[in-house]
Amino acid sequence: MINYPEMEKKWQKVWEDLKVYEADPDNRPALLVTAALPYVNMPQHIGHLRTYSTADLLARYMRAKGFNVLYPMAFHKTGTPILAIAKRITSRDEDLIKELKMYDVDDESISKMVDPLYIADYFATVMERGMRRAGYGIDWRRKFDTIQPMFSKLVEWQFFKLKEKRLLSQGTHPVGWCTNENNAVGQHDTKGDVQPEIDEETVIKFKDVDSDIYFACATLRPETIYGVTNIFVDPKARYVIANIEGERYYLSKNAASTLSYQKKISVESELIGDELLKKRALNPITGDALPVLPGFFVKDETGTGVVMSVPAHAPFDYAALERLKVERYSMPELNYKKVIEVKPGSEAKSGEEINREIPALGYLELLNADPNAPDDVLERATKALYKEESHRGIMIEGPYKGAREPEARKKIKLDMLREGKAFSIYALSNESPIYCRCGQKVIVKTIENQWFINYGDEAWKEKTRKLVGNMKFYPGKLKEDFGMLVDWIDLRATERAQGLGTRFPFNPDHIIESLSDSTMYMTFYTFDYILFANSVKPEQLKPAFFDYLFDYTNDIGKVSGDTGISEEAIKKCKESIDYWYTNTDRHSAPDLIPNHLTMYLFIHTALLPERFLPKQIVVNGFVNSEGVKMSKSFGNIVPLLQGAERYGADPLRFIEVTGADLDTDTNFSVEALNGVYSRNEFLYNTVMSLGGMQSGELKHIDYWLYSVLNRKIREVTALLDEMSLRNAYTGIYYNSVSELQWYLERGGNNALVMHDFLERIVLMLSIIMPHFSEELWHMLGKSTLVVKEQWPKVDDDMINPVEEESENVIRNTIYDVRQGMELSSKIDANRGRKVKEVKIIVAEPWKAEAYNILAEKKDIGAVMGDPAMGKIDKERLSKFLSQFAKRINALSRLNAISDEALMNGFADSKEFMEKKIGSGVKLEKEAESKSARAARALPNKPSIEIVWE
RNA sequence: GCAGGGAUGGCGGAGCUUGGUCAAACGUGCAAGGCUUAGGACCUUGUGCCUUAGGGCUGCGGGAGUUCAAAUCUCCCUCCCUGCACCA
Repeated sequence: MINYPEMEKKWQKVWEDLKVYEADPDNRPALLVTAALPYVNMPQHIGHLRTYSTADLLARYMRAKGFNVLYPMAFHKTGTPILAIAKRITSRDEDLIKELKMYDVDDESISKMVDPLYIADYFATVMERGMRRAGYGIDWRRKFDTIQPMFSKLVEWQFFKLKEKRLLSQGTHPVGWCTNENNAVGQHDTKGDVQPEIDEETVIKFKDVDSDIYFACATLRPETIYGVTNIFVDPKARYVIANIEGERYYLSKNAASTLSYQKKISVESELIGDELLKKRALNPITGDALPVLPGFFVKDETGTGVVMSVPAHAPFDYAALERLKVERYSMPELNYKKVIEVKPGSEAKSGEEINREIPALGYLELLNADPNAPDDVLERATKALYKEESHRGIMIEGPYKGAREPEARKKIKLDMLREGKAFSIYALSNESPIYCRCGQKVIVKTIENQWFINYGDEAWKEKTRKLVGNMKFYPGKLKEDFGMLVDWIDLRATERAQGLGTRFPFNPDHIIESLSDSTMYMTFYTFDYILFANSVKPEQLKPAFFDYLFDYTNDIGKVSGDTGISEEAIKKCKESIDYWYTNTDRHSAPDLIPNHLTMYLFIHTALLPERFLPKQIVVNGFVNSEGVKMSKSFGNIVPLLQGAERYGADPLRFIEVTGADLDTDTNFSVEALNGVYSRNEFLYNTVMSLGGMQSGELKHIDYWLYSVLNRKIREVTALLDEMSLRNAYTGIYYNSVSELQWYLERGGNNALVMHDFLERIVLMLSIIMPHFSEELWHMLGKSTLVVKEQWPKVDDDMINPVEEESENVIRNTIYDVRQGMELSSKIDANRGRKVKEVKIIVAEPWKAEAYNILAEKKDIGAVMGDPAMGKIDKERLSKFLSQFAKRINALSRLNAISDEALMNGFADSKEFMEKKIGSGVKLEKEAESKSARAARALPNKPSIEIVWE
């Protein structure tokens, strides 16, 4: 049995001692392969192997194809997650400690993890060990991390340049906010890890008829302004008169306090909702004077506590008014005006007759409800109605009459904002309130003077779009995806108050946001080790240095003078980046597509010269475990280091990378591993057995194996060039094992042939199972390293379709005979009898010719009249051809085997066939056969006669 | 809500871009036999239904259509997954 850990460590030591993965510029074409650098807040598990293994495979493949390949690695320490770990350790979070122990982190190390930097270093070390254990061909001399002062200099340069190019902007920005901790609140800061969802709402100003104070009505549906009949307030709630940015408003006291995080608000006086009921308010669009009424559903915590009532379109509003009518509340006659019409044929799915004049009532009827229905039923009706109207609603009022509802909503809102009839606020749109981990309710705050990277810049988008057009993507459909993302991406906040990372140059209290700082770090690999080797200090990496690297200046003397770095070192850095960065390949999992990878493209087009722009992106799917997602909540996580010891790095890499197509999730399962173990065992034993075998003259089956091999190399190389890894390895691995087994079963025993075959297979296997392949390579008597070998070449002369086809004919014939024997043994007449012999009758040669003519011309008459068929009996020819008539269009040419060759093939394999069939075999030619079934012989499909005793 | 992707044999998953050679690659599971007595085994055969000779029928989420021909093209429906910004 193969001991993977032992074997793998043995070859890792050899590779390391010989520095086989250290790459420096030479005269070969260059390729820089990078995979998204890992974030160091937890060690990797076996699922993380996929991206790095895919990159490693491509690196090895391209190296074998003659490229000088560099595959470096670094560690991502920027951001808040590491701080979060430290915080949770400080508070002795049991779940976290349990998780860490699962990764074999000892108590002493855990106790030190109150220090974020310790955490970062610890996990970076563990991760490096994991990647070394996996056997990746990484040049570790170039390792760095993203909070290293040296690296920060590159990030700073990036931001100086972005500002220079006016791609940074400042503005306000809404965030979830905890008023207790005075902090922005993201998903991981909330109870239950709820993502705060922020919606923009419109506050429409309804002027009090008798004063200059406005009722501030918050709404998501400003387009219904044409159907407003009244204002609702909660008579028992506390309201205020407040000055919001220069104008006075009625709104709930609660709302005033919440909105003070978004607007400048000063409260002038307080009142009870009841006092508002006597007032009347002016609709800013229609000018109607509207009554203010008590609404049972109005909550002073929601929105502004003041609601505009649209009874035709809002079930709550409708219900509230109907209830007031029942109570005989004193109010004027109200006109329930419909302002949106839904295209017919959609709403009442049950076919019931519902009220279409008052949609709010209609939707209540749909739910068999009335105005006294409980709130949740009204809520359901509201949602259904809102959905229907957004989908199929057409405006029938106002200047946007005829427009689709969502469009009208947008335009009416913009109009009112522009005319000062409304303003916007932000609110959380989550179903239920969100709470910070500290217990405080989360609200929305707008941050002033927030810095953004302006990915919305049209000229920038255009450049990036062009880049996407020029790049290669695997899988190919990514090109379209990125095209769309380039259009979609807009302002992106780029600084934050907390976290590890590089200080934001234009606001040193803040840190550069952690996705923004890792958009061009791949350039750093090309020259960092030169800086390390020359003891360059971070403060020497002034902008001039990077200006020189990235072609903004070519005055090396001045750069050297400015920075104090020797001209020689600078020149070396420049040569290195010029060599490596002109041909790059980037790998990641799909989660980085809409963020990191998109930003990566943008920053490159903004700052780097044409020849340094990205060339290729490869994205691979995730890894499941036994069919379900790997996650700590499922308890199915296997840490990488444990996994490599238990399963072997090679088999793990193999099933993760080749087990599924690139863009789909792959599955980790013990069954799949077992399949690899047994096949590897077979290959291993087969190589072992070669020593005891002879090499004689080549037989039919030897030519067959050579043909299969060379065709395989050709096909598989094409598949790899397309990153079709699953299909490629079905050919290289699974099929090769079956072919070897077939070869042996057919009596193949030529050591030389098998050696040739295995040697090529091992070469092709070495890019995914390098350790195992290295082992086999040496067992095959090689003294070189397989990981430094070239990709096998195709010997076209050895590809012999006829040889392969004839093998297929033999295989199919055996199958047909067996099936025929089984079926005919059920005939009463054959009960209890044995098969005496099986006649195999090979078709006359003209049949293949006729068949191929038919396949080409698709016309029986044309074959009949073809001069090549001149000597054939017309009746036999027409009988033969007519059997293909019904599928004539589906016929395609076959590799005709001469009847001589076929007869020889059958003669060669007579013994084998007799063994497989379990009875004697007699070969006949159609023309010479006396069998009644002889005429049934088809090209490449002999007729069979089973002769019973 | 917006955007994107998906629905195929017991299971995972090909094939659908370029309709036919597809009862459906490859893997895995299951069953019988061999081997052998136990090693994650290995080998053979079978694994939609029917079938007295290599054949037929039904089938690729549901429904309709285009076509000589559809898992593959068009339309509608149902269900599922992923992302949506300060979060790496």
